[in-house]
Amino acid sequence: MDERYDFRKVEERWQRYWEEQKTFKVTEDASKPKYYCLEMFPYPSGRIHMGHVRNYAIGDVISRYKRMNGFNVLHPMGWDSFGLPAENAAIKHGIHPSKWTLENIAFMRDKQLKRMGLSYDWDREVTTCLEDYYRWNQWFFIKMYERGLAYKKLSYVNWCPSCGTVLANEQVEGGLCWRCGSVVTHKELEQWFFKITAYAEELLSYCDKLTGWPERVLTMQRNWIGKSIGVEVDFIVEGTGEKLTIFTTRQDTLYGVTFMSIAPEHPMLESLIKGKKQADEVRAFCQRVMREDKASRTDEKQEKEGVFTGSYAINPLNNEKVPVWVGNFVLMEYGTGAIMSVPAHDQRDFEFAKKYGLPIRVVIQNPGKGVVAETMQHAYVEDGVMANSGRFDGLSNTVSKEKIADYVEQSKLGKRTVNWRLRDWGISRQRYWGTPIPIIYCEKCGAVPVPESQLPVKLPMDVEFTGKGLSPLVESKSFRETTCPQCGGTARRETDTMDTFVDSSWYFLRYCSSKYDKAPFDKKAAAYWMGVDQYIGGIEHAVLHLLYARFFTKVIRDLGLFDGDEPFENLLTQGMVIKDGAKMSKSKGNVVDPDFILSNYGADTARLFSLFAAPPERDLDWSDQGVDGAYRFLHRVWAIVYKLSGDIKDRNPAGPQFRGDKLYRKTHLTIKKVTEDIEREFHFNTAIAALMEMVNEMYDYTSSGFSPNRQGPVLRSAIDALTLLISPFAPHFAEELWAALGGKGTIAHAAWPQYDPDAIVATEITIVVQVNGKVRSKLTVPAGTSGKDIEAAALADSKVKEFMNGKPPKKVIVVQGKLVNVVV
RNA sequence: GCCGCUGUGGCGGAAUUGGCAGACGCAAGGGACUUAAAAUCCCUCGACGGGCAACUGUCGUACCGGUUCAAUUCCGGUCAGCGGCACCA
Repeated sequence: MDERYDFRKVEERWQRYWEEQKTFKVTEDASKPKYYCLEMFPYPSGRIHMGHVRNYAIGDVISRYKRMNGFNVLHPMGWDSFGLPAENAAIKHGIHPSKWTLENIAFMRDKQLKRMGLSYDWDREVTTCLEDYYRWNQWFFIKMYERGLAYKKLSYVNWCPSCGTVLANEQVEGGLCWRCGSVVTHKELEQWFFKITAYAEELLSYCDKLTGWPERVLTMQRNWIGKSIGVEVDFIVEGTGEKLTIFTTRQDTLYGVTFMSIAPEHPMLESLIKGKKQADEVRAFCQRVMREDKASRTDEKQEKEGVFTGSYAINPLNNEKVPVWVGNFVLMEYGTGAIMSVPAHDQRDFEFAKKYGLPIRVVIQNPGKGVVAETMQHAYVEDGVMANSGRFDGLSNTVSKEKIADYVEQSKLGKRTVNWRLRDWGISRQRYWGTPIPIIYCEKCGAVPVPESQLPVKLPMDVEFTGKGLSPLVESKSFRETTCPQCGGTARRETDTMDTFVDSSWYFLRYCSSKYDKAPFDKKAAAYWMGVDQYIGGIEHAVLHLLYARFFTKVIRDLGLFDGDEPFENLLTQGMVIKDGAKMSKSKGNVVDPDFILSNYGADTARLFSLFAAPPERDLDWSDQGVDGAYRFLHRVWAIVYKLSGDIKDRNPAGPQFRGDKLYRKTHLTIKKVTEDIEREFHFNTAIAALMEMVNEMYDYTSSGFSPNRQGPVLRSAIDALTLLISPFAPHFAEELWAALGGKGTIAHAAWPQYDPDAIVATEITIVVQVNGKVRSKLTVPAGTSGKDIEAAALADSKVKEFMNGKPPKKVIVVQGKLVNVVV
């Protein structure tokens, strides 16, 4: 053992050892309990950032802790390596996306992640942009196509003009592209979709079963899925007799309908305006609204506008004739694209009616106050009593909701129905660097899936990246032109690629058997390792990746490949790394480069600091001085072990005979505390604080009157325990101490220490004495002193007497082993 | 607007079942060592007041109120910050 802690030497040595010994390689072993610990895999952008450091440090502590507790731990790493930045780099620097990506991966793996001392089984590395991975995306696509879960349709889709591609709904945040922040527009295109809506009900109901997930993620998913229960009602258009179907969750207000509104895109629009004098005005209005981008169209501040179509429809409940309007606020994507408008009981309808002078009819009365149509200032949206509603008058509106739904169904005027906010997942991307969609278009046979035997459909490498015109795949004649697998005639390939979120939707299954080539994964291996016991990543994927992965898992289950319903048992969403009050970002200029910390302080310090500064789920405030503190702590541990190494080397372990010794007790209290803090919500910050306290105690213990003969074994056992306890946090450091102390092999497979319950029992305890709830004195009594004796001692205490001021105690509360409160 | 989270020293944070508020670390101040500095080690460190001093009193966990012998913790209300959703019919 060197006199000074030289992290470069130590970290290099142990990284080499782990690599050579394949310390973290795992295989299925039925004799041991398994534990699958997974961190969200990175996009190989070229460099890791502090968010990665934090994410992987958290996962590594958990993995190492579980490993030392006897679990067979699967802890893999890979690369989410398809995506736009590679293609943009190709356009900008003239380097092929594949080369750019693979070079980034090599750098990040060998020069960055491996320097962090993470206990990955690198033999299981998964790289999604390689054929042996993406061919299975294509395989899944075909299986889903066969089952009607992948389909093509013409629809209005989100279009990011800057990325030059379509986006899924989940990838539009507040009307802006999730990746580049450009304003998203609407385009009518024929695109491939995955039918995630087929699983809407299950995705929603299983939220209740995901007890290991943070509530806020589940709330976001529930919100996103957005189930609403209501009825569809057919209104008959006067003149044509066509059915105009509306969806409502407020069927109790059906008698209050005074007009209807449809979306500008509504298919019945032309038939409604045919021959009407308003036709031109309506068309102009619709074209204007449809030209607007999604962001401004769905902006709350957007003025609610509409025009009358000239047509009327009949309310089937009261046979009343109501005008049909077109409204800019009615969405074709939700419900039926047509709504009934009840100004008296819907604020938006109320404002619309006031603006255009449409009638207001109250059908739910406030029992106390009374609601008057002529004088009301805003819609009455609370519950009340039915009025102006024929035979439902006088009932409460909540009861009528069911009764009216029954009536609508019995009279065949419509039906109960459920509407979802969730839309099918649009996966077509008009870009090169992704998985080719395995479809061939034949003039005779139409869309034909590529036969399994012809997979993978490989990305052509000889393409040019100009950044202009269409995607390189469209421009590539050799890729585009092919023959039909069914009839052999001339055909063309689909030139769109898949959304990269497809790649990350099942990679956790691939890790179970990453080299398997007969199927996406080996069913037996997945049965052993799945589900993921602990998943760790950022909150930003709450409704993107985490929803898609759940969907994919259910599809894979229904394909008969996997036996579980959900992929991730427990989810930890770590907070952001911030500095100077803001998230680290290049534009803010507050980025700390992990390489700098790794080079100047070492991986163990970087890990220790990022775990100590805050609990994992909270934001972490980066502090350069805090890093110094973590660094100092390691030096401090090293120094005391080095100084005392002569005294502690070959001591027998301390045993029960040392009960009552200060450091012996502290050692066992620390084992207990660190273990519990890890088990209880991964509170690594307090676990590390406990280790620091123990080290402080060791300094105190050895500072004066230390007797190596008498106290050596206690110190030895303290240092042994400390080394084991610190090893998940600072693994290289711990290995070095472990070896210096004569430990065999790697500490990574040593057993986690157990505390001696008798060792932590105190012989004397301090009792807090309060008078009227305020601390006035303290008593030191032998452990096990009875409540009565404590009470007597408290009342006899001079300070207590002083504050009692001669008055008799009204009540005395004794909390065993803790506190006495004298009330006067 | 709706939903969720958070609010504790100069700073990051701790307090596990309602029982000593501020563990641990950072910063700051003082001391030891040193020719000097760095490093290291030791001490002090919520605010205000009293005492030469050891010590000691009052207040204090965003704000107001409640329950309780006792509240950072439970309940009601208010404010602020962060995040998500939001013409969803």
